This record gives sequence, C-alpha cells and structure tokens, in this order.
Amino acid sequence: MLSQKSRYAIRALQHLADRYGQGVVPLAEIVAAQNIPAKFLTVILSELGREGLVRSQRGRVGGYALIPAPTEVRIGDVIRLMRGSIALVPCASRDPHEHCEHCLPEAECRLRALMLRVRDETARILDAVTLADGNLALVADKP
Amino acid sequence: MLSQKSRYAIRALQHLADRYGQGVVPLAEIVAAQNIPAKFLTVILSELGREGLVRSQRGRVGGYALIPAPTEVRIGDVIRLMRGSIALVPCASRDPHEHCEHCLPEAECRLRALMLRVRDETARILDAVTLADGNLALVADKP
DNA sequence: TTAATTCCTATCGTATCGATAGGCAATAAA
DNA sequence: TTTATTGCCTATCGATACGATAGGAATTAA
Repeated sequence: MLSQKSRYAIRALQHLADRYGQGVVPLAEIVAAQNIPAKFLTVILSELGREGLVRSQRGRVGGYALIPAPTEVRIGDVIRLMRGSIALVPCASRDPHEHCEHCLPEAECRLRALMLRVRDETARILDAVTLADGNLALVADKP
Repeated sequence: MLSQKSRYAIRALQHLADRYGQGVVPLAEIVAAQNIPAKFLTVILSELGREGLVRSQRGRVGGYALIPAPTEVRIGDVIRLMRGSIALVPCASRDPHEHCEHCLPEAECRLRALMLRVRDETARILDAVTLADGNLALVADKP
C-alpha cells in the first residue's frame, strides 16, 4: 500500500503542476481543493522542498510552487522519494536494498523472482506518467 | 509492501506445493527449510486452513498439506486472501472497496486512475503464476 | 501412558502512521 | 513601524498494525 503521506504528496504536486508558471499557490488553496489536512500538508511540502521539488515563499502572499517542469517529474520518482522504493518486498528493489528478514538466499527465493517482475512492470507504468499528465488513465501504455 | 505474514504464507504454500501428494509435512520441516519462526507459522497455517487452502493432521505424525492442486492456486489469490487486495491504494481495488480518506470523489482522482492501471498489471502477473511454478521468473509473460 | 504434534486465544513490545500543537521566521500591506 | 498573514521547524500524541511469542488444550501414533 502507498502511505497516506505519499498519496497526499502526489496529489499536492499534481495541483501545483496545474498552476505551473503562475507563481506560488497558498497552502489554503491546495487544502481546499485537494481535501488534505492543512498542518500535515505543511510537513509534506517542507519535505518536498528539501528534496528540491518545491520552492516556497513566506509572508503575506506566500505559498508553494513546483520547481521542475511538470513533464520532468515522474510519478515513480515521487513514490521513490516518499517511500524509498516501488517494490512490494524489500529484496525486490532495483536500488541497493536491504535483505528481507527470515528469508532464503535471494538467488533461491522464488517469491523474490516474481516480485522483481511486478516491480519492473509497476515502474514501467509509473515512470511513463508525469505531473503533466491530466487524465492519467489515458496515457499511452507502450512497453 | 507485502506484510511479512503474506510472504511467509506464500513461501510456506510453495513448500507444501513441492510436497504435494506426499502426505502431510510437519511444521518443523517447513520452518527449517524456509527459515520462518515456528510459532508464527502455526498461526499462519491455521489461518490458511480456515480458508480451505491447507489441511492439517494432529498427533504423532502430524503436519500440513496443500488441499488444491498447486496449479489451481494463483499467487494473486493468496495475496488477496492475506492482504485483502492487490491494489496499492484502497480505492484502486477491483473488488468492493473502501473509499480513501481525505480524497476527491473517485471519478475525479487522477491518482486513482493511475493506480487502477498498476493494479491491473500487477494482477495480470500474479494471477498467471501458481504454486506449481518452480522458477517463477521464467513463467511466460503473455498479456 | 507418553511423546510428538497441531490448535486456539491472549498478549506483548515496538514501530509506524497520520495528524496536531506550539512557537519562530519572514514578508507584504496598512 | 506595526500588524496580519503565511510558511517553517521540532516535538509529540494517540491509535493501530505488525511481528512474534506464551501457555496450555486437544489429538494421535507408538
């Protein structure tokens, strides 16, 4: 499962992508439009700021803005950022990963072999979609 | 992420599938071969028994055995059994599902649209592999 | 009877998760 | 310069889920 935090992050970034190039968007607007708890969202946006995805402006007309062009931010990247990995099990990450506890040697684990395939398919989908894609269901699905 | 419990369940079932038709397999054998905490495994196998996947025999030469033929048990089914769903977000399940908290109406949620596609691809892979498949990585991958 | 084995329920410690509190810092407008 | 507005940071909280174990009852073959 994706954490609630990851989902909020993606939806907030989608909102900022829709306003890309229009200056900063106040927190309250995102909160109202996306139905996300305000305080929690500040934590999430600060984190995204530290990762370089979002810039912020304080004060009277403050708010947040997406830094990269929406076409440059893949949903897969956002999930990796928030969750660390796209894989369903620790040992099935393509990045340097922890071993699963109480498992067999990775080379012998049938479950791992399967989960690697799931990971690759998932990554293929999530890395083909960016924040610029409005209706994500309609994006071309070409391997 | 798959829970540890789900992973143990799959690996235990794979082990029983390998011994299919050879009578019951004692817990200790599964524990030794699969490196799973014994007490925890009894809980898992009891649950799988209640779901009709496993039968058990008590007493001196007791143990567990898979009930359906290994070819009839899809990994996707096992995961649905243990975790309730294959989807990465609650609202992206194809079965009757809960709504996500603090979200938009489902029809408007771009994230949901994407996650439905991920779910379908994942299900396609996991439902094409059964407990009978030895090296899961080599199963044909034909849409 | 005895040893081996599974079954059931309760419980435990920990980690994570979602969320909020509360105060500090910055900024623009009055 | 004052003030209202807005974001920033750290700590913390309550709830829940998770992984695992304890302890004993029930079953069965030797």
